[in-house]
Formats: sequence, C-alpha cells, structure tokens
Amino acid sequence: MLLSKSCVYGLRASLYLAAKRDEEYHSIRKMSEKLDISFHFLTKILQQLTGDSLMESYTGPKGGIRLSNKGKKATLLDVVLAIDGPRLFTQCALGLPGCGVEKPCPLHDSWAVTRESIKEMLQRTDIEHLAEEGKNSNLRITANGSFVWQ
Amino acid sequence: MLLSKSCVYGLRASLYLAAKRDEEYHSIRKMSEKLDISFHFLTKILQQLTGDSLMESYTGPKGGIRLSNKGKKATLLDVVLAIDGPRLFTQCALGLPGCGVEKPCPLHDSWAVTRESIKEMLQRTDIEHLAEEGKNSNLRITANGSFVWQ
DNA sequence: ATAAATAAAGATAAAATACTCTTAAATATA
DNA sequence: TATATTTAAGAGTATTTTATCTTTATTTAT
Repeated sequence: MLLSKSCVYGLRASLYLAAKRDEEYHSIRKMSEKLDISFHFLTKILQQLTGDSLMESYTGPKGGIRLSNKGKKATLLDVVLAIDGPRLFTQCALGLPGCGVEKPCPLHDSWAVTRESIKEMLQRTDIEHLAEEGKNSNLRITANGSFVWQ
Repeated sequence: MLLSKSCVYGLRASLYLAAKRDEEYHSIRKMSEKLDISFHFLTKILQQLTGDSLMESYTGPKGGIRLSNKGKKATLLDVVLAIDGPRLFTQCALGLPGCGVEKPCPLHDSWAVTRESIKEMLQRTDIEHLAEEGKNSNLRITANGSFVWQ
C-alpha cells in the first residue's frame, strides 16, 4: 500500500476532527468507536500528530484531542509526513540507497516525476476543505460506512 | 514503499536479463550474486514470473532463466502486476473496502487520477528499453553499484 | 552414471508493521 | 481531598513481510 495503516488512521482522524469545526476537545475513545479503530492504537497515532503539533490533547475528564491551528491549515501531505515520514517522496523506486542525480537507477527520472505528482496531490488537498466536501456529499471515512458527518 | 521488495527484485532481475539481449538461459545463482539478492528468495520470485509466462526456466546443467517473448515485450506494469497484483491500482487510498463511484471516500477522485499516473508511468516504460537505456548510461540496478551491464 | 541446475515445499528466523495491555500522570468534579 | 475519567507512555503480543536454510524431486548435459 502507498500509505501505512497508521497513516490512513491518522488521516481519518484528522477528517473526523476537521468536520467538527469547533474548538472543543473530542474524546479519543468515542472517536475510535465512531471510526472503528482500536482505541489504544489510535491513541498512539494521535500522539505522533500532537508530537508534530498538528493536534493538541488535553488530559483528564472532559479531555480529548483537537486540531491545533497548524493542524487546521494542514494538508494531507503534512499528516503523511508526520506519520510515515518523507520516505515515499525521497526513496528510489528500486530501493537503491545511493540513487540520485549522480548515480541514478534506470527508473530515477520517471519515478521522480510520478512521485512529485503524488506529493502534489497530497499537498493541494487540505484537511478542512476535504472534510467540508465530505460533509456536504456525505462521503465515507469508515469501512462499514458507520461514520456520520455531523 | 510503493512496491514490495519482491517486486523490486523481480524488476531488477528483469532488467538484468533484458540487458543480456540474447536467447540464453542464465544461471539464477549467478544472477543472485550479481544483483546481491538471496538466491532462494530470488528463485521464488522468478517462479512467480515464470508462472505468469514472463520468463522461462530450463532445468539441468546449463539451465537457468530467460525472458519469454511475452517477457521481452513486457512493461514494468506487467512485472508489478505479476508480483504485487493489482492492489495498488484498485485499492482506495484510505483502505476502505467498498470505496467506489457510488460510495466514494473523500479522496476517491483525487487518488484515482494520481493512481492512474503511476500506472501510466509503469505502462509506458518497457523492460527492454529501460535495460538499453541503463546499459548505455551505465545506470545502477544494485545497492552497491556492483552490477555491470555487459 | 554423475554432476549440475532449477522446482517445489516446508521449516525457521529476522524485521517491520499492526495491534493490545498495563501503569502513570493529569484534571474535573463531587 | 478522593474519585473517576481521560490521555501519555512504555511494554508486550501478533501478524505480515522478508529472508534463509534444508530437503527432495526432476531434468539434462556430459
């Protein structure tokens, strides 16, 4: 797969929060149920996103998680980079460590172009707009379609 | 990563054989050494490619493996499909099983376009031309650069 | 016949990814 | 202040992918 499962869960969580369009902290437990993701696993992923300042958490009763200001403006690329790192956009298609302009593999140039188009797609799509679009058209962000945009 | 390691090894092996530009059967053992891939692992991968008629093997002394006629005309996409299957080109970016035109996820349309551009890149690049280009420019197909085009 | 080579299947191991569980820390509220 | 709730953090388990190793079978050049 292009993106790791952690990354996909992080994206879904980001869309979930963006759809709320508020300043509230939202329960991770509840979110995990709505999105059908293991609570503890989701918690770990969200910690990566708070670690990268895309989200903010609040401990205690009434606590939870929300998008930071940075997170609200974030693109899909920001989330992908926070979780999967830059690997996908830097690594050689044939997995050759030293592949680059000086000593390119046969795929180097072709792949550089395609890779860039993936990056651009992720970069031109921002979480908030995507959530709004999803909300308006009632698009899916869970496997079973259980999630309902509010 | 975009492609599995098995797939990458299959691609390297295909380039290796295409660069030979002959009808000979080439020893898998020798190829595994040149390409710095575990012999047994490579053998398994090549069996997938012979299973898909992209390669032909010959048992016994002086035996080995070569590209079939189909294999000679093959594109990178053919190799990728033979090893990794169509998953990459059919699967939803958010991993949602039922994602499609009727019930799309928020990324559906964007991803469909990007996915197609990946597919096109793999499809417009064929093994033989890539090998020739690699040969002419002495490009790398191993991590350590040990492989030399003959 | 013998040796060389792939075919095939299975056992094992190592590494990466995915997921779970437990305990600690923070905090709202009774 | 005590308690319940919630995230933080770390340890632990499971699964998948990747890789190695072994064995047996089969083919075939010599």
